[in-house]
Amino acid sequence: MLQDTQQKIIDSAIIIFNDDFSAPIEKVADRAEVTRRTLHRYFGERKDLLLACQLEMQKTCRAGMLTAFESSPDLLVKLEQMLYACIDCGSKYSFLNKLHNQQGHIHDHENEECVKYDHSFGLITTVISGLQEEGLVSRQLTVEWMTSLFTGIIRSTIDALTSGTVASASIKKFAWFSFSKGIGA
Amino acid sequence: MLQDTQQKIIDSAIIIFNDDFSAPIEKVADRAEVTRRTLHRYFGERKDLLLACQLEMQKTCRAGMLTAFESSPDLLVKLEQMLYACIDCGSKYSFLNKLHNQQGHIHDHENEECVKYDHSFGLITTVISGLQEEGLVSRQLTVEWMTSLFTGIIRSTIDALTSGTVASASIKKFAWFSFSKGIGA
DNA sequence: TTTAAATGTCTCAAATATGAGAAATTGTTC
DNA sequence: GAACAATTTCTCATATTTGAGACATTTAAA
Repeated sequence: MLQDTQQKIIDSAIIIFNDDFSAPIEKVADRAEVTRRTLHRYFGERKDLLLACQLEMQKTCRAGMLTAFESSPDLLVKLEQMLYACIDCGSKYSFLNKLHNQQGHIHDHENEECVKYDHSFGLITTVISGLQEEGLVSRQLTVEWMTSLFTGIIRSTIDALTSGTVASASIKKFAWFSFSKGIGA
Repeated sequence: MLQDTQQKIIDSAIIIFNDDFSAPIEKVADRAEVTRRTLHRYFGERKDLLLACQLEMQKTCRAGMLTAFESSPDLLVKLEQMLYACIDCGSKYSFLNKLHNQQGHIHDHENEECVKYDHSFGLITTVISGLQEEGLVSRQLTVEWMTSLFTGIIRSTIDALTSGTVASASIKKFAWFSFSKGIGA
């Protein structure tokens, strides 16, 4: 088997549920090219699948983010690499974000998943704050807005990639151009 | 009645379905503060409600967009006003976009709704193309990317507004700052 | 206050989604 | 090709969602 079935199911689930949170399990099975029955052998119920998605997203995003964060002492380079890393995470980034900011999620500092999320995604805030203190990005904008913008640009990029309207070769550079200028760098 | 029940249901549906396309009708009814039974009196089945949402979004977005488009002969002012108009449309803008670009939508030039969509949203492309021809925005970026960016920034703005992380007084200005710089204006 | 329209309550039938057992089928490995 | 694991197929039972009838209750207007 080219790709592990379980992994394929998780990856499909992330894409499907990111697009449509209450979509029937069957859609996930279809995309993973397995029967609903097979899916259920790996994941007892919906909650279990969702949890597996959460772990997968957490793992991938965290790894990419940390590598990028440590890639350079230069804050601006860090940020650029983090942007690219998040684009590479694709819907894993989008969905993890959604789970922690929408869908009626109540952020809970006792919840281990929330803590892990904060730890990974807090790096973006850290870097942006640092840049602002050094006067390397606009002082008019708030850190919160720049963080929102970061997420928005990632989503634009992922959408553009999936719809195929923008060539994938140039898209990362476009994203960085727009983001860096957009925060006044 | 302060607000027409039917309208309240439609507005709720736009918010709920934008967030979770396959959410049960009951969620919409809850948000609109009516019973599921009442909702069903206005909208026979799910499809009918969705259609009503579509019409409402089309109407609101189109009106805002056209007013903005005609607000000034200056292309850059047009674009700025269009950005503000779309922010004002809120989830109506987001959801209409989603419907025509995701959820397995097949764009069909025979379909009247698609034609109306293209006509309204094509204005953005028109203005951006114009600006690029006049050298007022970057020539490195493609029009497709700048359009994606436009949508991404609107979504960031709406998210930031609903989550309340960024003050609503300054947010439109932030959005315009980031978008205009982001396209190299 | 009476009347009419809108909404809620209770109920039910049909449709769809979910989860799992049992046996048949496919695919891999030795 | 026998033996084993993974997957499919077929089948059910259960849960949830959907849509609507019948009647009570509320609300707005005359």
